[in-house]
Amino acid sequence: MPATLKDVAREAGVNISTASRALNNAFGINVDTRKHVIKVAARLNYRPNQVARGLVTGRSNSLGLLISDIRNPFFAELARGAEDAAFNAGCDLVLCNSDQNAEKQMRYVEFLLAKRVGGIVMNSVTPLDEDQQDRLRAAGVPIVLLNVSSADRHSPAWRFSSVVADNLYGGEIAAKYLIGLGHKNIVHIAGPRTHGAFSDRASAFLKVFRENGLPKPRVVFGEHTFGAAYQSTKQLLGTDRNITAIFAGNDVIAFGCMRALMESGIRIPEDVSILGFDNVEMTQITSPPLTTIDQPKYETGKAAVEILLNMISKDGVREPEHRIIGVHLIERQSCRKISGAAVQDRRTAKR
Amino acid sequence: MPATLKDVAREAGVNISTASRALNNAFGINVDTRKHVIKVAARLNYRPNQVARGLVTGRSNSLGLLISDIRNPFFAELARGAEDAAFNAGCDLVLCNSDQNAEKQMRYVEFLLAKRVGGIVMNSVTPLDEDQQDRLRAAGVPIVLLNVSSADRHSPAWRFSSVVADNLYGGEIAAKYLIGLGHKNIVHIAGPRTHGAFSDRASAFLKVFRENGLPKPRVVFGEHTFGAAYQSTKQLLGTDRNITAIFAGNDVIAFGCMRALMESGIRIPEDVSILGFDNVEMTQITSPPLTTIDQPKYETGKAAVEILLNMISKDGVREPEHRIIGVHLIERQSCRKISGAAVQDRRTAKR
DNA sequence: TGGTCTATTGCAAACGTTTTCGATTATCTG
DNA sequence: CAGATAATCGAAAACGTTTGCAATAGACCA
Repeated sequence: MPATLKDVAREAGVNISTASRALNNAFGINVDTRKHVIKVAARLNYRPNQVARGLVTGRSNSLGLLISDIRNPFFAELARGAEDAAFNAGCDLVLCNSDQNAEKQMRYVEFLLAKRVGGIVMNSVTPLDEDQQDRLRAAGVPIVLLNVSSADRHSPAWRFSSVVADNLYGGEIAAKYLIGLGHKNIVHIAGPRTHGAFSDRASAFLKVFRENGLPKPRVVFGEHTFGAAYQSTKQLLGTDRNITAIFAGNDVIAFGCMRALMESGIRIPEDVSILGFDNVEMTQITSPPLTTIDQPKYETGKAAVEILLNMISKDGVREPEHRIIGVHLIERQSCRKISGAAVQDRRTAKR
Repeated sequence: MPATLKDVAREAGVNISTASRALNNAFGINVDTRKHVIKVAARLNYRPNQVARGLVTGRSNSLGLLISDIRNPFFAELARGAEDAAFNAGCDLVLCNSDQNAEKQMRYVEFLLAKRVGGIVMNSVTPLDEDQQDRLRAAGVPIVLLNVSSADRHSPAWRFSSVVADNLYGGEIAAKYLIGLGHKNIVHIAGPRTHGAFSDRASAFLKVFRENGLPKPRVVFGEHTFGAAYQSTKQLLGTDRNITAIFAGNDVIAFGCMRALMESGIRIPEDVSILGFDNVEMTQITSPPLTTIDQPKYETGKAAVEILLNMISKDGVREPEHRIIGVHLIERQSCRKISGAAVQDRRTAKR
């Protein structure tokens, strides 16, 4: 139905190839004929068929964004950064939600490959087994990974690019902050153990305690969802009401904790302090506003497609590129300094 | 680099067309040759080039999702519903953020048309002038609109399909609920005046007051963002500290109001009640949890692409289809019943 | 045995571009 | 004015599929 290049050429009285050249402002074409062709194209409301163009050029100028769930506000912000960067480069982003389900994730990858996307930025690759990862590498399409652990990143077998927040440093900040506040009975409610970002945060967090000869905090792994965090916290409260601070693996987890705490009549931060991670927009409107560790999400998404575009322009054969995004503490009102013994007394006395 | 159909055919010792037929399990092909071709294809790790296929079939089996901002949790949930439905139908979704900017929106549309998407679900079309809307209609690609006003939907010139929440009923519920609680000094902090969903909510809201002979609440229009709502509320507080209830155009606006209220030392719901709209997930974790009007977002996105797919299969020439999604009040803890005079006194006495 | 029918396969055109290569013309140089 | 050079354009192949049509071959029937 839409006008084709052939139509334009016929209408302009030139050959199809000159029409093509005129519209792609190539060299070696008369300025008058170009103007004429352009005018005719505008009149016919012609727009080049990207599908046909993609077939001959081999470039589909579209990228894939494969994350676990766009409803997670972290990914929403990241996606926005990615989409903006893609659009600026004249590419489009196809959105895929994998739920971190290995089979679904692989089906999406196949899907994207069949569509001949120029590259993929993926949430993570850890649900995939070795065989699947090999197939991914063999696909020959540039891939940028998010949320990989620092261990994976430094492994020699690792051949993917990546962009991650400095989760190790983040975990360290968290520990030092909570320790500095005088907390002794701390628990870390983390995300999935297999998830690079969460495992990095957890290990760096624990490392600080170990290195300072402090008792190791309890760590509970689980899904990084509101509901799962809520359940974990409820359960925790049933076995131990002495905890004085919670380091949540991310803000959504922190929200789940807060909800459970509120329902149990436990005050924040008077009774227990909560520290989040990510600095999602909603952290400002909870009450109390959540103290958290900021991770530039928009920039992460942006950086990911920039690396992708870079790899594409360099035509694949390249060393993987790793970018680390800085994090920093944002103090709000969900953590309080405790005068150790005093608080401990109040709470133990209560039982 | 990837294996092509020609490779498969050569390797299997058959013609390219039989290879095609074998893999598309068409009729009229020997069962043995089919099995053989399939085996060879698997061995070569062949996956059909969707770009080439799209060129000849004219179908690109991809859809466009053009919204204002994926960071808005409302759209994030909607996008998930849309993406799930698209994926189930073997389509992919390309994500576009327009910021409700007319020029950007139009550029995205051109972009999607050039890519020969099968259809587009768009946030809204109101930023576009008549001329642009005509071009959209003329493009001949199925379009489903979100957030259209009921006025537009019933206009005979309107030729787009749509799926919207029952915003008129929602506005009505809101008014009746707040009135029933005994509130007299109510303000409605709405989204943009030109936005169908917000204008419907506002007009239905006001209509209830008018029909019951009650004084007309103040309405302030603005951006439907956290920051804008925060500013509006701050400003409002400067001129009128007697307000007793706020009906927010949506939850994000409600969050902005809450933040401004909190900062001014005003308690919710003791001093002022807040009623939201949308029932975003975060409404559960604010304190107090937000009373709001639930709008099924996931279902909205799902319904939108279902209509789209339906239109595509019916090959365009169809009456536009409109679907209205039901809404209902969810009572939480951000609204309180007031005994009119008493509260009024306390507050005026304060000044 | 010859003819018709059916099942299976091959041939080639088509989809709408880009791009290489050669052809044509115009311009310039001596 | 002849030849060379440059500028401009056209012809055609190519990208990887699908698909209408023709061709082949065997099967069946008379």
